[in-house]
Parts: sequence; C-alpha cells; structure tokens
Amino acid sequence: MKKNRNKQQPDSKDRILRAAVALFARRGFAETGMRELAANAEVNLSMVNYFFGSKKGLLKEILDSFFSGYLAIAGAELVGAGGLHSKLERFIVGAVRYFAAERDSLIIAISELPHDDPEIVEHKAAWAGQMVEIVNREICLPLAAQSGQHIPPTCLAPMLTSLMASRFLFAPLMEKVEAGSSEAVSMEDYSKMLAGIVLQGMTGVDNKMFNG
Amino acid sequence: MKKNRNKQQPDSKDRILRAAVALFARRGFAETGMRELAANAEVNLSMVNYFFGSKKGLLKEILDSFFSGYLAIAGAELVGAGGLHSKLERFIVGAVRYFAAERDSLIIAISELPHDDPEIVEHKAAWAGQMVEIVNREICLPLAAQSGQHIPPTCLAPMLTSLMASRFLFAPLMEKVEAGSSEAVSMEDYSKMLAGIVLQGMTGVDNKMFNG
DNA sequence: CCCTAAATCAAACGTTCGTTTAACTCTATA
DNA sequence: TATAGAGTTAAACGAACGTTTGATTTAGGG
Repeated sequence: MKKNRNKQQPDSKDRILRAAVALFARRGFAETGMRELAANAEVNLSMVNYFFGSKKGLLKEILDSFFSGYLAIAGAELVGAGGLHSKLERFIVGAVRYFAAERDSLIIAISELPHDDPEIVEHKAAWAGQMVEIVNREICLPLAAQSGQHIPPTCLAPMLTSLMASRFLFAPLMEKVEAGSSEAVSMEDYSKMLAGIVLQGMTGVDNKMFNG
Repeated sequence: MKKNRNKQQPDSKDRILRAAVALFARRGFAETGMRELAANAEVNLSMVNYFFGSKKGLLKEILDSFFSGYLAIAGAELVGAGGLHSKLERFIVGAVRYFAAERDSLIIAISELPHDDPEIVEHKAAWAGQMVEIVNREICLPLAAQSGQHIPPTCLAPMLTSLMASRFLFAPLMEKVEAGSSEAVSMEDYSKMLAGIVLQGMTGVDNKMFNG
C-alpha cells in the first residue's frame, strides 16, 4: 500500500513546500500563482491540489508548521524552573535561531497575520492563544510578582515576537538601503543585543546615565 | 479650470482612498479586487484607474503617505537638541500616536514590506534610507559615544518600528484570542511601557534584581 | 503476471482579474 | 448660451486565476 515513500522522484510534495515557502515570502501569498509555483517546484500544476487540496491548504500547512515550531521553543525555554532573566534570554536565543532557520516562513506568517481570512484566522488564533498562555504563566505573572510591572500577555507576546522578527522582516528592504547590512551583525550578537535591550534597556544596565 | 474642487460628490478620490486603506489592511492588497474596492467606496469601477492610474499606483500613494508621516515624526522628535533618553521617549510617544491614528496604513506597510515588487520596493527603500539616516545620526552615534553600545541603524530602526507596531499588527489576531484585549492598555500607557522597556529593560531600572 | 492504487500529466473548466474604451453628465468659464 | 474639461458610467477586453477532469504512468503485493 503506502509503505515506503522513496518513490522515483525525490518527493514532489517537499519540492512544492520548499518552493511555496520561498515564493510566498518573496512575492506574497496572493501574488504567487499556482503555475508559477508549479514551475519553480518543477512539478505539474495539478500536483499542488493533489497534495494540499487547495492553495489555502498549502498556506495552512506552512503556517501550522512554523507556529508549532515557535511554540515548541517557547515551551522548551520558558516553561519550568529557572529565573525570569535566564529563561527569557534562552527563549530569545532559541527563537532567533529558529527565525533565522525559517525566515521565509516567518515572513509569510507576519505578512498574513493581520488579514482576516476566516479559513486561516482560526488556525492562527489557536496557536496564538497557546503562546499567550505560556507568556502569561512564565513571564507576565512572575514579572508582576517580582517587579510589580503589569504587562498583559496579549501585549508582551506580540512585542517579543515582533522585536525578534524585525531583522528578518526588514532584511529584504535593508539590503536595498545598504547592501550587506542584513549580515552585518551575527545571529549570536543579535540575540545578545535583543536580550540586553529587553532585560536592561538600550543603554545597558551599568550605564544608566540620564541625559534627558 | 481646476480652481475649487468642491464638486457634486464629496470627493470620490477620498472615498476610494479610505476604502482602500481599510480593505487592504483587513483582506490584503492582492486579495482585494477592484470591484470590491469600488463597491465599498461607492464609486464606479473605472474611477480607481482614473484617479490613481492603476491598483499599484493606489498602493504607492497609501505607502508614500504613511512613510512620509512616519519620517516627519522621526525628524520632529529625534533631530536637534535634547538628551538621548528624552528624544527617544518623545519619538516613541509620537510614533505610537501616529500608528494608532493610521493603523490600517501601518498594517499595509508592514505586510507589504518584505515583498520584492520592483515597482514598490524602490519607494519603500527611499523612505527607509532616510529613516536609517536619522536613526543613525540621532540615536546610534550618540549611543555609541555615551555607552559604547554599537547598534547599526539598519538593525535599530526595524527594531523600534516593529516593537511599536506590534500592538497594531497583532490586534486583529489578539481580538480572536481574548476579546477586548487590544484596548486593555491605553495608548498612553502603551507608549510609556515601550519607552520604559527600550530605555530601562522590562523589569524597570529601579528593580534590577537578578533572578537568573 | 496481473491488479490496485498512488503519482503524474496535458487539457480544459468557469470565473475573476485589472484595465480600457467610448459615451454621457455636470459645472465653471468665456 | 456655447464650450471645454473633469467626473462618471456601463460594457467589454484579453489575460490569468484556482480548480477539475480523465487518461496515463509507475511501482509493489497478491
């Protein structure tokens, strides 16, 4: 029946998925046509509907894969024992590494975030709800208990996500502004910079001279 | 000739612009059809091409208007005398207020940011280049001189923009997660919160207990 | 060796897309 | 009042869209 899948072609479904992620990120989901996608994936036009049911089904699979990976990192780095600072720093390092590896999927996810397609929005809301829950339990509540700072998780989760994503979202544009700028800072330094800002502010904790 | 424009209709061009901003933000640019737009604006289909030349011309006008407003705020609040802290705080307050007033345009701008449409990307790059220049001169260079922190402007400008935009980008989604959450924090408190994090970190400057 | 089912293919489906055309209405000026 | 031109309209253009169909190929299990 459907035992081993190592058929003749090195998996057309994977080639479609890979081409779709690249095209949706660079040209946009709606701007990308099925024929253009099939040509880039080097498969027949019908294969996309054959494997994914529809164009939106393909998008849903891409988004689900990305969100589940993001949520897994939040669960791994934020949940459990450890101080708030170290947990947050580990989460930022892990999430930035994940965003870098899946930067095209990240771009697709952020670009499609605000749109209210009823087929897609429920998938996104389900993942976002779980993320908000983790952020609330592991960051917001401890933060309020320790510092008296009350930041709603529906505010903090978007802030952290957007902050970490900014580099990858703006990279195509910043390359036009200054060629090579998107690789000017290593991913490690970028993570450290973000963690430093989130935890200690832009001027750093040991340099809080007030110039205002 | 073209002296006073108070013709019979209360400005079809404005109605198109308004409907386009709302539709592009909620359904996406490519997903929005000209007929759907014309119907929402209550104008004839041909009027869009009559006033804006093409669908992309309409998008360019929306983006240019938004970016020029954003740049004007950066110029007004960041350029000139004053300490780094107070300038940054004023910029955040002004930009957040602008984002709130033009949240639909903000969503359109961010959603279309990573896409590489050659007609659009040069407009975006021109505005982004000016913003990077201001951020470099007014934030990055003073910051390096005072704190020794070297953050490239091509990194910091996206970070600040994404951070301030996060609330509005995620608002449609967070409303599905928790109804009313997008208005849980007032715009003033949101600005203060952002300024506090950027300047002093999440736990606040007078509460830097280390829990890691 | 046949048979079943997954995979692939070319072709066409009906629809919707952005844009254009040409005629018409209205208003302000000369 | 005649006229020029901006505003508005209905209708149609060809192209591209996502999807479906039916035939054909391929490979493994009986």
